[in-house]
Amino acid sequence: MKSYHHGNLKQELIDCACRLCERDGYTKLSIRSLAKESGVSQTAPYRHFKTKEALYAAVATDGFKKLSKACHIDTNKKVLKKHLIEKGRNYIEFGLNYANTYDLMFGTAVGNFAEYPELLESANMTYENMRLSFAQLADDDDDTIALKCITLWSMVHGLVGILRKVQVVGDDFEDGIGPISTASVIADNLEDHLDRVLTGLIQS
Amino acid sequence: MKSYHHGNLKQELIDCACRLCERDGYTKLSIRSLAKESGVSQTAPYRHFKTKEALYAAVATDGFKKLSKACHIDTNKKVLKKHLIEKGRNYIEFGLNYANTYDLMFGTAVGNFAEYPELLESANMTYENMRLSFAQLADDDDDTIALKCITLWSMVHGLVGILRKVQVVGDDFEDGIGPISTASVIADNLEDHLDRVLTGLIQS
DNA sequence: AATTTAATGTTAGCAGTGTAAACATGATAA
DNA sequence: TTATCATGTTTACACTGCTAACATTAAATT
Repeated sequence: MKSYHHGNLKQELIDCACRLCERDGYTKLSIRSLAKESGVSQTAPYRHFKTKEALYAAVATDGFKKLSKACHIDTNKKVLKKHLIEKGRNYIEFGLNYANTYDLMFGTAVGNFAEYPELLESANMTYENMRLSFAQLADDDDDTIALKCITLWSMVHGLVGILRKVQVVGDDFEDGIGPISTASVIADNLEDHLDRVLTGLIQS
Repeated sequence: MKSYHHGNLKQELIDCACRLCERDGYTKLSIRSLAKESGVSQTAPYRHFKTKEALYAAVATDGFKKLSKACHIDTNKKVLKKHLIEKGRNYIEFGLNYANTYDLMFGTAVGNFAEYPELLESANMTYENMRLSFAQLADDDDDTIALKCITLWSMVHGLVGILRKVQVVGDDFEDGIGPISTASVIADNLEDHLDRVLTGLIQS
């Protein structure tokens, strides 16, 4: 016999949404299907998420927490360039392995992070850890540190985006020349690649 | 008196879609509203676009053509590093000025470019011009050239994405420290920034 | 403990969506 | 002239986000 109140609906909706978003992409997700999946009425989710965007925000928040964890650098210990490279690789792997969630986090599905404090905070965690890491590596002023953060972040973010597109764009290349082979090439050379970009940044 | 046949519906739908996509974002675009805008029945667009994705593909194709033009380097003349930097800046400006269209071009709204030959071709134009430019700059093997293309492309693509997000993420920063000021900082230093990243690539 | 209140659930319904099927019109080719 | 085919319309279906009004039960207050 099931009770009128679910008891743990909000979390179950989030978990379910995260799973379905990652499996099918967030555009395929509907509040109604989510409700059905949880054995609850169509409109029950609205007691926990004011709009669909709020649900997206919850999924994105979960994603940023995972990303933060995957990229976390212990700034209590001595920070080295190789740490940034290693975490950069982790970032890229996250972006490729959780591609659909990543779209939700960095796309426009959630318009204004400030409307969702948890999301904003989880998103800032990644940045803040990066900032502290760079701050420990050299005695830079705030703007310089910020600049280095943006450079590294852009690099890994850009790679995630392009590595995904390149395979699509490259489907038409017949003879192995061009993007298709490039994806594996750059994956193999990722360490060197990040190193090269970072080297100009760090030793200064 | 209006005739039964529109005469130029397809192009008018594309133009209208491009305009509305850029104004409101592609998620706000509906085939029905597009039809109404063109003074034609709800389902008329389906004679020209089999699915909504096909319409998206047309808008994305238009976007890639504009992007290609904005980034075109004349490889008949001597290609210089400064040309790549200049075109890199053009790329970033396009990405920021046509942000919604850019989302359509590089997001997942169009799943498989290969299904839309024109889109695939227009997308490859940008890459191909970049490839030729790098090929002219140094005597590299194909994989190395491809690697350089991916690096540059990732850099500018990543910057477009992060510069847009950083403002959102940074809305919560109170004292001017952090992402908010960074966006303008990096915009001011864009030339230097691209130069630094590219320098390691080109002189080899 | 009784009662009020607030949180959480349901039902019914609106306006909007993508898209398919059947049909109408008119330009083009035979 | 006639047949064909591209292009348009009408109707309809299943689905969506979301709101309003109501039902149930847990929590807070008296």
